[in-house]
Amino acid sequence: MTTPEPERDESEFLARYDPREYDPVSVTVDVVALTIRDGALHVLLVRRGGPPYEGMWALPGGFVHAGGPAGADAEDLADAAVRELAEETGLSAKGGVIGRIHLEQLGTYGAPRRDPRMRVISVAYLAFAPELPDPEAGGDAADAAWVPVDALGLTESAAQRPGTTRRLAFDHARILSDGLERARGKLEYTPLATAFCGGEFTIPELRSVYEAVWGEELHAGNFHRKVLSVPGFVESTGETSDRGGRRGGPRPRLYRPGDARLLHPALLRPSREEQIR
Amino acid sequence: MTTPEPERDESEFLARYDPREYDPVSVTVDVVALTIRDGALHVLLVRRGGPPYEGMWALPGGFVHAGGPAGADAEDLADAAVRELAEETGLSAKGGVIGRIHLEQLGTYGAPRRDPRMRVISVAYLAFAPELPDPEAGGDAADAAWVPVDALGLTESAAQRPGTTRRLAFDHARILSDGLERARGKLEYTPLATAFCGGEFTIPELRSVYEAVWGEELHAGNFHRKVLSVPGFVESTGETSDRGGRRGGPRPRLYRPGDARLLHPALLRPSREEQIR
DNA sequence: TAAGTTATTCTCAACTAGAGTTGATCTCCT
DNA sequence: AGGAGATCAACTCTAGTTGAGAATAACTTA
Repeated sequence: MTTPEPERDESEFLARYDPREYDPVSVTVDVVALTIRDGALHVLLVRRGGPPYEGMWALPGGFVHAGGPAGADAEDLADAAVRELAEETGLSAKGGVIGRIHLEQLGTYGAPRRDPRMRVISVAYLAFAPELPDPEAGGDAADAAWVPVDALGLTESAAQRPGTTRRLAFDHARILSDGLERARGKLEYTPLATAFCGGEFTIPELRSVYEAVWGEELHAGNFHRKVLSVPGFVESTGETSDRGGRRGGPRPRLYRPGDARLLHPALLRPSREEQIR
Repeated sequence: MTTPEPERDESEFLARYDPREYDPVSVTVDVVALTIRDGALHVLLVRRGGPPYEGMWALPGGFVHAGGPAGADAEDLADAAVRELAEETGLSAKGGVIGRIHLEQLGTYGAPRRDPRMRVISVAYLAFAPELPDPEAGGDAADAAWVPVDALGLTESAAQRPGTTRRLAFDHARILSDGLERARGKLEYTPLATAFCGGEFTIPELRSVYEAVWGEELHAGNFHRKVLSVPGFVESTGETSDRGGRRGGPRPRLYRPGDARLLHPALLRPSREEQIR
């Protein structure tokens, strides 16, 4: 991105400008990082090493480097999310796996007293990754781990009210809940599921991604037909997997992500009807 | 929302906590307020009364009241958006029209030098309203008006690069572009279009909303059938409009919004195929 | 080798979407 | 007043999509 050039006659104004005139607010980024392990959806959590909420699990995240008046150290929000993710997982931010994972902004949470220390606005990001190595605690985290989402007992009502879910600090239960809903929706109309797989995958592997995220079983035959019929979703490699199904069956064929950015027509969740009203 | 209670043994920590340790950032809200006038989509814009970008058009918005250490004046982000919208339009924030318009968070924009004064993070909101009165300039705005979206000459490429569209200040062309895309998508799978209409509307009126936002004509017969077939989208009042079509035709029937929160099956844009890759 | 599992392909009925048609009702113009 | 043209609402027809089930072949494990 280029910078909008301030008008020339604004220079005097800018010199006299005092940022402290406006209420200062701290801005953090929090990351909902999702992956699939053993067929189940997992989220990356860290255990807080200091107050507030010391000892509780939380989403990885931290303060955005604002850069001060000189703007020297300033970073974009998405860059801050990548940095936090790298710090917490011990993976290097440049190149490597982290450079290829899908990252998108989820939303911003700024309720007045969501952080007991001060006014903190948190910009949440959603990350999808193929299986990543176990994280190593770093930064302020006492511990870090991939936690099965099911084990958190997130319900609609529990996630809405911060404090009722004692498992996650701040309003992170709510953020995680929003992230999961976003992920479920995105699988419907984008080829995002391929971001959970490696470079090559089979249709049944892709189906297991959908089943893990949506939490329901899909009709194997219809799923297969649908995936192949959506233009640009997947692309055949011509190869077959070197191994049959884990409990028997023929060797499935291998595919890689296609060039579509939207799925049309979309793959709709079977259970969608229940949540219409 | 209730407040997460800090742990008791955190009190000493909180007393010594200095917010200034972290880089201060200012947070603003900007609102993309959309309405339909004369069959065309309009956005609410204000002309900036002071630097930076003095004299240029911008989205209505302003600094969030952070509330300082005491937190007395703190407001939630959505509340700030409603306040800014009320200030710029001259409508009262409590009750009345503004209480009923649809408001949702669009995204957060925080590129390092998007504001020449200092590090500013802007949380953008998207608002949909039935036809509102002409705004009166208020706050820092020199002028305010509903501007036809078509007249802004927004293109994909122009919106991406701040500064290239000299019509809008900051990165507001990009924010507006994202807002329009969000609105177009939301019409597909939510009954949002009814928020552009008043309490009662006809099917052709609803269709004109879709046509204005999507920028393409729809098949009247199929649209009619589709709207009536989606459960909970609209609900008949049993009445008919007191006037026929503007250029002849029978009196159309009146409907009000139904109780569905998602449309299933969705109304898909005809032109979607072109933007798949 | 037998039994069980899985990938892939088919079949069939129900449903959905796009395009066009029809008939009634209204406005506007002459 | 009468006719031309526009519009609403309902209907038809066809092509395509979806969901459920079944058939076939390729593999693993006991």
